[in-house]
Amino acid sequence: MSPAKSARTPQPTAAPPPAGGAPERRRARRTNPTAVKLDDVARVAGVSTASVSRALNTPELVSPALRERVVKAVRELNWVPNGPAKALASLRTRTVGALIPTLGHQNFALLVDTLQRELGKARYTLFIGCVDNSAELRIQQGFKMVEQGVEFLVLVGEAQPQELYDMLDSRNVAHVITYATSRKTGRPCIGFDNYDAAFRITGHLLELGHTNFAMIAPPDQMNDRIQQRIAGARDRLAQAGIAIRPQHFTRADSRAIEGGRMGLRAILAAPGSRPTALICANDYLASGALIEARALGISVPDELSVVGFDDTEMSAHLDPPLTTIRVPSRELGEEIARHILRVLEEGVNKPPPLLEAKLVMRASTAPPPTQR
Amino acid sequence: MSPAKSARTPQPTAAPPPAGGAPERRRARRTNPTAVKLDDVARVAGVSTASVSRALNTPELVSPALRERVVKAVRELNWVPNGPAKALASLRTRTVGALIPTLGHQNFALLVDTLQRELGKARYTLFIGCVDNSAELRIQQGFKMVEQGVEFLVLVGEAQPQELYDMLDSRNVAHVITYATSRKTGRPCIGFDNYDAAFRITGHLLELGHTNFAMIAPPDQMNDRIQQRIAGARDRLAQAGIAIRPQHFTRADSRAIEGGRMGLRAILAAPGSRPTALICANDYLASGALIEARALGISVPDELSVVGFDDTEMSAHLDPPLTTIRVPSRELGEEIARHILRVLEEGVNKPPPLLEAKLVMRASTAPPPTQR
DNA sequence: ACACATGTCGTAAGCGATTTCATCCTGCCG
DNA sequence: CGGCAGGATGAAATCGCTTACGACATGTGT
Repeated sequence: MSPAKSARTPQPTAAPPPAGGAPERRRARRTNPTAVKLDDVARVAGVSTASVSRALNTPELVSPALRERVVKAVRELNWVPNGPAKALASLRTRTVGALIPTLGHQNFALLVDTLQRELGKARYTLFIGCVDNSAELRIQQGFKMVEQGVEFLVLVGEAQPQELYDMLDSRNVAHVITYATSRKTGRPCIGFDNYDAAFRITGHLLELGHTNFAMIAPPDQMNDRIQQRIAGARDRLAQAGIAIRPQHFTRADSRAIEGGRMGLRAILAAPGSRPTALICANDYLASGALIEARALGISVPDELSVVGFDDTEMSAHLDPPLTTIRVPSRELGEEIARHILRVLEEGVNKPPPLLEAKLVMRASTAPPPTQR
Repeated sequence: MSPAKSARTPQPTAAPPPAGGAPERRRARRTNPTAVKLDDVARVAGVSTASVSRALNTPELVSPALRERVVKAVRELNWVPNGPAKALASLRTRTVGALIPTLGHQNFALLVDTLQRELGKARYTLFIGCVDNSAELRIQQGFKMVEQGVEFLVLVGEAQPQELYDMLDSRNVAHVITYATSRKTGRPCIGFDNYDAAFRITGHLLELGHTNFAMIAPPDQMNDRIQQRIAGARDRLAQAGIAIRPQHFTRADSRAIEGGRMGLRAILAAPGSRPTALICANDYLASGALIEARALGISVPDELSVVGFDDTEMSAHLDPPLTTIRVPSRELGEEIARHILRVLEEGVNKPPPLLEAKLVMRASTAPPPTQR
């Protein structure tokens, strides 16, 4: 560019640190030379980089004329800001992270879907990490996201590795826990009460007159939501002096439909009088049970009442339609998005009140056979 | 740290730009002073920042002793690298973006779930954007992701706004299109052939002897996948000299179960002889149709054969189990992840061959009533 | 013993934005 | 007409990390 500069030392073999004038070492560029930068925009617009930045980020601070020239230059050069550079300089990334167990559950998928849409409207971008029930994955993904600079982290359930919590605290990363109430950690939560909901739906079965219960639940390590659903059901039964026999409590290894089918088979194969009511920890298991019952010629709800938890889209269309607890996934997503914006843009860190998980009574429950 | 430096001008009230030695203006720090930086690690470890960086990123270049001291200091200080700074300096973000229509469809949810898991293993982080069929959203989210610095972008379907394609080309952003074949754009694709699959499943119905067809499909603007499914079915029927009567072709406003139910009602209410075969553009619509048929007392497959497209988890468990096309979402996710790593780490941009979308014959199809 | 690889490490120049200060211009008031 | 509050701009310092180069210490072949 400037052929006049002959003071340079083009020969790398020259004297190393001699006296002379300035050493003025030059270095090879590492960057993509074709990329358009803010400097280029500034040059084309005939203004300083500071003005370009202002024109774009705080237009009210510059004159309309300048603003217009800058916008024109931006369009002309087809410039897109460099996020990392922006983040480094401004200390803001406008990104949010969400750590969820899996997208294989419709409820989480819908929650994330809604969350992303709402955040997108406010020009935030969403990182997503599927971490199952694994503590390792949670830590790995959580750290990765914080490293990426998320300004907010959404977690599902209170049961998170202490290491993750400590890191969030020490680095001062705002976060919220969903699908839970602040029972143990006292951290901000946006969710509903799994325990109470399970308590209520079990009460519903008791009110119908059932006394002989079975339950199917997925593995629950690092999954306080399932733990609480189980506890809620257990406690409600205990109030009535009833307990689920061990052989009627099935752990579904798979948490989806197939797990429900196998779960019901296992329960029916177990010794002891056959239960008349089956509590499933989620709707996938419940629909599996419903399907298996039909296959086995067991009439629901005449011979067996079945309840689920979640109210997935399919649940209302099953035969018979499933009695369950409606989990408001989309509303949760909206509430979380609103909360995040409130924290990030207004500095108010006060989560909204608990949402309600309503009992949806449909046709899969009825009084037990003996009562008819 | 170095109390000897008395040349500084600690008093901010001192003379502004006097002659003297160097002006040496000092400026207020903008950063969070409590944050641990690489400098701190270097100081604690008693080495240079360059060595810390090397010890962490290219450990084979430093001596074991140095490496150990650095690792110790990192742990001691609880340091987490600053992603944006890293990205800015290295010109790498280790992030990938995925633009999908919605997470409300199980197939997309599973694809994203798998994609994230696989990328996560390789320490990449995934941005996600739900863009429906909206061109605006695609552009907005696409630009946002490129601004964030994604090294790769996953798109669903070839039908993307030209503006988005242009930007990706001009900024040289690697990308791949899934759920499609390279019919129009000639860009790298990882997917299966919607047209061919629809062609085949329609052939299956023809082979059973059906001559009177109906179809339910969701809106298909900006959705080449649905367009091709429709085209595949139409073309196969045309080969047999058959066409779907307009009144038997229903657009489901909602693309989920409810849409299928209403769709079937509309078809049955339409004038003309009642169709014996129903082609649904996805499994949600098909299961809705199945449910509605049962509610109306229409026997499937005796009076009406129904086929879907996707093979969602529920489809095998419907009553009757649905004949459909199996879309290999998880495999797609894996293939895409593998492809991305190949492009990013090995520089090979050659997508794998098309995946197969198999026809899964189950019990929702049978010969038409007249043939029995 | 000398020239030349080789292996380790430190110095300091970027990466591409934002933002602090300082400077320059006007307009207004006494 | 001098002084001054304000509004627009620009120059330049950062932001926290990577990495090109140079310096130095050893090892090797002749």
